[in-house]
Amino acid sequence: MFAWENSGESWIGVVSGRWVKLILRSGNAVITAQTATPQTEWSWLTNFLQCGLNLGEVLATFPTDPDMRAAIDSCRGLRLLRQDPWECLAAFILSSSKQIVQIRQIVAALNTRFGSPVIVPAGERPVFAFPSAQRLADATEAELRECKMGFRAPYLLATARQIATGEFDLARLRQMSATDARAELLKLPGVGEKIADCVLLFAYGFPTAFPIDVWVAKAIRKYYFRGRRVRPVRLRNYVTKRFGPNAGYAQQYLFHYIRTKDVKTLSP
DNA sequence: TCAGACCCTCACAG
DNA sequence: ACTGTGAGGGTCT
Repeated sequence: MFAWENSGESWIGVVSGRWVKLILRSGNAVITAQTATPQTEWSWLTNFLQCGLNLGEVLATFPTDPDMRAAIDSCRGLRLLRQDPWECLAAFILSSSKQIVQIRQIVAALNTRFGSPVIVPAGERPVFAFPSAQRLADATEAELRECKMGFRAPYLLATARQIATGEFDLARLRQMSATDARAELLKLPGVGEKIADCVLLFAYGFPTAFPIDVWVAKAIRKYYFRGRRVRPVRLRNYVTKRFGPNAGYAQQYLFHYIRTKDVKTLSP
């Protein structure tokens, strides 16, 4: 996710319209949550964090080659969040051909300009929830471009309008198969295979969805094709066969590993 | 199947 | 410090 702010051992973000600070304690063994208002139930947060997931069972389904093993060992505890579909979709439409720092800036600009303020505890910085599809649908392309999103503005606007009018129903995707939901997402302007797979995996929790971006492609080529060049179709066929029922999880481990941990890649 | 275009920003040379 | 340059969690035509 792109809108969370980190300071020391804590992260501040918005989940289901609520300000929340997540704090690491006891040597990362425990996460505690602080909210701005008293909560009578926490399912909105435990669902977001996927607390009920047995990570060990997921990891057990991964292939056992040395590189996958190294990725698992160096990313202990890494798990997927369950994001809001609209926010996830919009953020990834904005992600195309952008560096992560820039995506964060765009999302922050959108939140500040179009988002609704969220109640925060005294002394905390003001925070805004990600703007609804309706709110963005009412904006102009020029206004969106002022949030530094460039050529992505017409895509985001057109998609926001389809969702705001009900022409496209994000909720309906929940009852569909991964294949059908993917085909639906691909109809949206600015949504190709990579972004569709991101939304399937990060928002709807389809565990086989496998986003292939430049980094994952690089990882697959390096670890499974000896660095050779591989055509996109072949890459796609390979990963769907190799990584099993939780391929999306495996993707996250490989992604995080090659971006932050794989010394052989990072150092020249 | 494949370039090129698309906006803009930031890291990194020089 | 300062400017020039290139490429970046892709998609569309």
